[in-house]
Amino acid sequence: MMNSGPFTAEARHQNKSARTRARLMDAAVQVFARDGFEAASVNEIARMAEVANGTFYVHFKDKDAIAVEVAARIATDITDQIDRAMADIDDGLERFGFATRQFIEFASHQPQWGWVIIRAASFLPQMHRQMETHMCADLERGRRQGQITADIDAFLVDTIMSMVFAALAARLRGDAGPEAGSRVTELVLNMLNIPPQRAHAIAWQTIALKELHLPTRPRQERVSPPAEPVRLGPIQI
Amino acid sequence: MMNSGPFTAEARHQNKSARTRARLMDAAVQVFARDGFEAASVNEIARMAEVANGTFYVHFKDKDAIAVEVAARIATDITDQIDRAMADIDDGLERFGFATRQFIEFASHQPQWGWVIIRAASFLPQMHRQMETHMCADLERGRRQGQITADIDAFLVDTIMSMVFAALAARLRGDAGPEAGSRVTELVLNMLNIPPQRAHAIAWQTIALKELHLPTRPRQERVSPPAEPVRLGPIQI
DNA sequence: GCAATTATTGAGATATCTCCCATTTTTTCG
DNA sequence: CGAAAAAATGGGAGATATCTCAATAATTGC
Repeated sequence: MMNSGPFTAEARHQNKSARTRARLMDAAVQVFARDGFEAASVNEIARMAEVANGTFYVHFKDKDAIAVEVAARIATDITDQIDRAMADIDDGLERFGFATRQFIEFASHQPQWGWVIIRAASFLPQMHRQMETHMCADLERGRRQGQITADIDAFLVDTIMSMVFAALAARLRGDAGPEAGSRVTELVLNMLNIPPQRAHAIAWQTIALKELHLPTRPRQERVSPPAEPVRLGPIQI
Repeated sequence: MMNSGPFTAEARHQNKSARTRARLMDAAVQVFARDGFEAASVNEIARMAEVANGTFYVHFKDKDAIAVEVAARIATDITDQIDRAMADIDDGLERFGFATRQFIEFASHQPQWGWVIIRAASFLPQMHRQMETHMCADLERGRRQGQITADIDAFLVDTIMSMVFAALAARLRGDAGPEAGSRVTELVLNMLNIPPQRAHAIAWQTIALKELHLPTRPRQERVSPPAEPVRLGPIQI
């Protein structure tokens, strides 16, 4: 019923409970991606994981619990790895561009994760916020470096997030190709009034897209500090 | 159970069948807005409309059918009226700004409709496409008038739509005030490399926001032609 | 006012879901 | 190996959904 997924692979050498739990999480990803969160049923997740219905409840309180856990793991894995992959980039705008492109390309190589991210973003605020925090850190850096003059407030960040997610969705639907990340990066930089040439250069420079590993093997230590949270001011009129 | 809504009001002088149908549609709007499409149940819609469960099925095949009908009516009503309200504006960018601001302010004055629009957009492509078509017409006009130099393709339009919807969502959540429409308009115009001053002027000029009527009384004739569909080219790499 | 037509009703057949829990199977470890 | 602990099982009670249909009520036209 299922080609065992990344969580299962990670748990290969742990005890049985952990392995079953991992099976359930992989199954949940598949079902959430296929049916959406609301339409997904615990029965279907258990069936997909090839465990009995009751087993689910040994490991998770209910559907919400597994959704939160899956989404948190995915968000953490991706943001951590992107962070690590661009540890040596200093320029805030380049970091933004790299992260955006890496994120979209990665998520579209793992369409199930991609769909889960998109679907989860709308009703798991913690996941949304985590990604916002990371993005925000790079934008703030760009501002401190004098490249962005605009105020970076919640409305702006929210808008940029929606653009990145729209690009990812287009990529997942097949409406956009591998250029999606570059295109949306350039649009965002234009929006921030970065000089068009520079925006274009940043967005379209060839970069080494790392293959992200999912999930990170036995929880590695972070290489760079985890993106200092940025305090967003209230929206100004 | 329900303060009869706009569809009911419109159908006041029609026959009983039409009135019941309208009650169901108003109820559906409430339930969809409150619970979301997936979680909404036919039972709940019938209860809200204060009709028997079986009555629903006399009028609609199933939940999807009423969703499609409701969304289509809302989209048509809003786009038609915005079109009418700006019949005398020629400038493409000003039309875009006006429509965006009017749309967001209207939908946030009718939060139920606003939420339905947002929720419907993600899985009723026809609704999404209708709004895209209207928006696209104004942008194309701006391009023909020499104000936009960028290519207006599907990716760009999709991105702009996502920005407008994000602004609407922020407004509905209460995270943004009445300035949301102006802010997102300005961001879009910046993104299109309109000179910042002009972008600011267009986005923040005082405009007379009309109170939109919902739904249009006995189906009025259109004043202006219905926004010629714009053929979108394939996305270029 | 009365028959014909049209609309509504609500109980119920069927299905699916969630969640529990007594029982069985598997793993661990002295 | 064999007993204790841990994990998994799957049947089933109880909710809640969808959709149907024979019966009932309201409306219409003569």
